[in-house]
Amino acid sequence: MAVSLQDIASIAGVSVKTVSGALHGGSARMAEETRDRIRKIAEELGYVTNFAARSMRQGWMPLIAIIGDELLTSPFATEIIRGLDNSARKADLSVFFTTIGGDHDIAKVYDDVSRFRPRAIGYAAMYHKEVVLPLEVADRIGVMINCRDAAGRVTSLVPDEEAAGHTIASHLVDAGRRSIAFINLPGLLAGELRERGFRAALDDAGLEPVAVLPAVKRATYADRARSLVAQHVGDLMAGPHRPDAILCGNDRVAMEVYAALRKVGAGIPDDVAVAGFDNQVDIVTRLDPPLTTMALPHRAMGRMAAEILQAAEPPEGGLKLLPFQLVERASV
Amino acid sequence: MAVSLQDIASIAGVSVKTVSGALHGGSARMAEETRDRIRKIAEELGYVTNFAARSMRQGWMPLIAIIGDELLTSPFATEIIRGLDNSARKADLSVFFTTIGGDHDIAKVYDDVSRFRPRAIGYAAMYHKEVVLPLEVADRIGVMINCRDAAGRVTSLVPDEEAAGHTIASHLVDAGRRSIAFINLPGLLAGELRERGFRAALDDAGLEPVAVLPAVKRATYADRARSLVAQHVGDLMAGPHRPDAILCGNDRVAMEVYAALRKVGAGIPDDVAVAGFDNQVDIVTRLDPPLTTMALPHRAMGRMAAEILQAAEPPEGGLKLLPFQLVERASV
DNA sequence: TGGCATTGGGTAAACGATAACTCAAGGGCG
DNA sequence: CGCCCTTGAGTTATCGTTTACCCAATGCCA
Repeated sequence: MAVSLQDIASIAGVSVKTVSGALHGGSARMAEETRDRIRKIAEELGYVTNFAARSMRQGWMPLIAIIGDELLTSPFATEIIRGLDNSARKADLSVFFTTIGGDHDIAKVYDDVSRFRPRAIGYAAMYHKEVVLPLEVADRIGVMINCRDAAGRVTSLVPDEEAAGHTIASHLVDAGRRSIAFINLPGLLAGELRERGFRAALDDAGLEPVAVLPAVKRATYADRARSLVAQHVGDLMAGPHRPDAILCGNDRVAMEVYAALRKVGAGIPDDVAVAGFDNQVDIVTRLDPPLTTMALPHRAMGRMAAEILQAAEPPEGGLKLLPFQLVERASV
Repeated sequence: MAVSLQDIASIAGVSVKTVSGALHGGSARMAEETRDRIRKIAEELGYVTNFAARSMRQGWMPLIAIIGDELLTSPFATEIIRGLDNSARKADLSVFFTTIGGDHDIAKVYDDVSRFRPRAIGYAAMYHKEVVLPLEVADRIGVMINCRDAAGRVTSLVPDEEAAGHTIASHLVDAGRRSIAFINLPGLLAGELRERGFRAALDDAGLEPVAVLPAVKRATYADRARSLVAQHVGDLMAGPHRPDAILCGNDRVAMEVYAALRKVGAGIPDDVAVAGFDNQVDIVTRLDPPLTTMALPHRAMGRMAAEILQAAEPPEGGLKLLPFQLVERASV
């Protein structure tokens, strides 16, 4: 069916190896005339390389496989993939994305993708968490994206939540805010770390948080749990320690804070500055005024992951913290 | 490096073909004892099939490739992929997703993915549109998802927008609403078809639309253009033909309509019923009250696409309209 | 003119799995 | 007792590419 090197060879009247050299072997010594002639024939016949055949010799397909713990549900996943793809493409590698789906058996999914003989395999989580990889899999995973290896052996790329918390809190302080509250998502690793950075920054400035409150009753990433935001904001604004800034565990919480502040008639940022985390595009520019927030380094994580997966020698395992970026908008 | 059938064969003291039969040839006649013994050895050695090698004989890799016009930006893409994946998995096929990215050269991307020798290749659009495929590619694309082939030769799976418009409008009428306005997204295929169905349904009921208005000044899918919704809703509610229902071009517009109605003090659904299209999960349950809307058949499209791509003989090209589903919530 | 790089290209052996053959042993049946 | 059929398994060719090795022709220099 498909055109092979052999087909081209017989038409050109040369051997298969010559055709191979002409089309793929960049440095192979060969008469330019021959090379051009072969290229032209290949073009006319519509030849496309057969990666499967090539991989028989090479040992692997020009693929980087990513095992995701969920399907690409979040808009962040898009950014990770984009970073991966951009970087991999430069090395003529494709990114093959799989998900552990319903069965949640990493080892099985690992075997499944191995059948394609990818050059390297990475593991990606949809939100920042700790992951325990089965032993037989752990030392074959080249990199973990947006999650940290509980055992600490696999190189893990995660956002530097704590630094982000510090940066945004300092930004609020620098903007002259002195009474800062934090409405956080409880039970999430990201939230805990952000809060730690927040507290440290206030401490550095010689301030105390006005309040640190949970946004929901029970934490889930999808946070379907009933929101407490309106109630908390109402209490804060009516109480004795009225904040002049509210830092939110993420942009979604900020969205609810906006609604709650509007309800009590407080102006943003004149009465209360609001800031968030994530830079979730759907939300951030849609809010009025647009939200100042810390942008997650998802694309950078993808890019760096691809680089690590392409490397001949995997780097020493360990945690790599990638910096958020402060995005200043009108809410502060 | 990796374990091969040969490795297993030498340990088991049998030929390679016997091992192949034992592990893969389901129906091959063979002593159960031999089969079990070989399977056990394979297990111990951690054997995983080499798809590349297999594909040398079969002619294709167990892959379905999807070329997307954009990266999986929208939450809908997730649903399409999920449908594809579920269905393909049953036939032991994987789904390989690529995107035409920046260069927008379909033919080049087509060649790129062909190098993996996928079983079949589909084309998917992120939102419902018409697509012109280059001729040399068109007859090798097995199915088009969420877009229609301008030439009408490739089987195209698209949501039945017009029927959805008719259904939701009829639903509003059945709920006793008589003064219905439509705030639509201008310039989009989906919007035009939805509006057509809307008008037909009202016509069937002997009604006239109170108004049909554009949600934004200039249409783009991302609709960054400045929204007109608040202004329109304000005018409508203050004007002489006060609507008792507002149908929205999609759920996002409905979100803005909610805000606008709240601003003028109108209750949902008591004063005005609101309905949308898409069933965009982020929005629909977050609104208060939850939004009645028409759910896009994305997963069904994915599922059907996988079936078509797996079929030995592609069906006669043409447009297949997939029905939306009415999701009743408290906004009507 | 003989020796020796250099250039251009051919030969053949892999890679791993499969499938069309082949073959040997044993059992049933006339 | 001989024949054929069934069962179980081995042989070998093959898919498309790459690569290690080899060969022939040419040109250069001593």
